[in-house]
Amino acid sequence: MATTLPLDDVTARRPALREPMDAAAAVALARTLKALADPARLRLLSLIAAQEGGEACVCDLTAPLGLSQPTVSHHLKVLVDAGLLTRDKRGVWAFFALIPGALDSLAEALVRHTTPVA
Amino acid sequence: MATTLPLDDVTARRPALREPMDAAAAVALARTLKALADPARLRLLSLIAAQEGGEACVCDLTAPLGLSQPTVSHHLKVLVDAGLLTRDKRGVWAFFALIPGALDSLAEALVRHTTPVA
DNA sequence: CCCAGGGATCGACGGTTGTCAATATCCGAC
DNA sequence: GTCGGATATTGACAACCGTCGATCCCTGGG
Repeated sequence: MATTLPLDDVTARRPALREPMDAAAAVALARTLKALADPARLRLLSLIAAQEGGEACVCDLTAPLGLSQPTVSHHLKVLVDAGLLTRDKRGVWAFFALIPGALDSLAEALVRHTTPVA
Repeated sequence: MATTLPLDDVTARRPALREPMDAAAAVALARTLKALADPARLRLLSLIAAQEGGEACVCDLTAPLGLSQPTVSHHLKVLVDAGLLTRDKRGVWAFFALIPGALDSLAEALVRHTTPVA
């Protein structure tokens, strides 16, 4: 519908068998991956996932990581802002839990954009 | 025989239903994710995967990204060092191709370590 | 109202990163 | 051997990031 003649299509010059990721999608994907690309944050996600009930408060996470409380709070904020964790404040404590399917859809998008066509 | 009684086991106090990611595994996973957490590198992987034959040389990748040749070369080196791309120099040209299964196993490891137990 | 304690924010510091221009290296053609 | 073109490397610079100590905020209990 959009393209009138295949001969004028620039994509016909080089064998781009599939549309590559556009800049906006790449920026969005990279932003989420940046939130994951840190040892402390990966361990935080793993620790929370290993907890019974799937949630944990900051006081439970500081000791296993060997990091200060402000640093742990910072990492948790990054993960929440990236859409990977929820933050639920109950009383004095703040409970963090994984957002179901967030990591799965991320992994799926990553593999989908980088699967060879041939 | 370190722990004599289960009652003395510190892991029995908190409900760690599964062993969380250890520090070494977190560092290794983060190193690979850091290589992916960049828009230019994501687009490079996508561009290479979209090429017929699954490989591309630097001269094919500079223009679509709008980056200088040294910068593209640098990003490709990062991806090769991370074990995501192969570099095959044929004559004057250097052809880069995805390592099959590298991204899949990465995605699998990511999801495996962060799947809630409950 | 005041206190105690869990958590968030601020300010600062060292280290890392993405980018480019300039240059070096390598290979095929002549 | 010399030249041209495709990549790689170097050096430099600005921006960003992880970490901490200090401090502030907020909630529940007395």
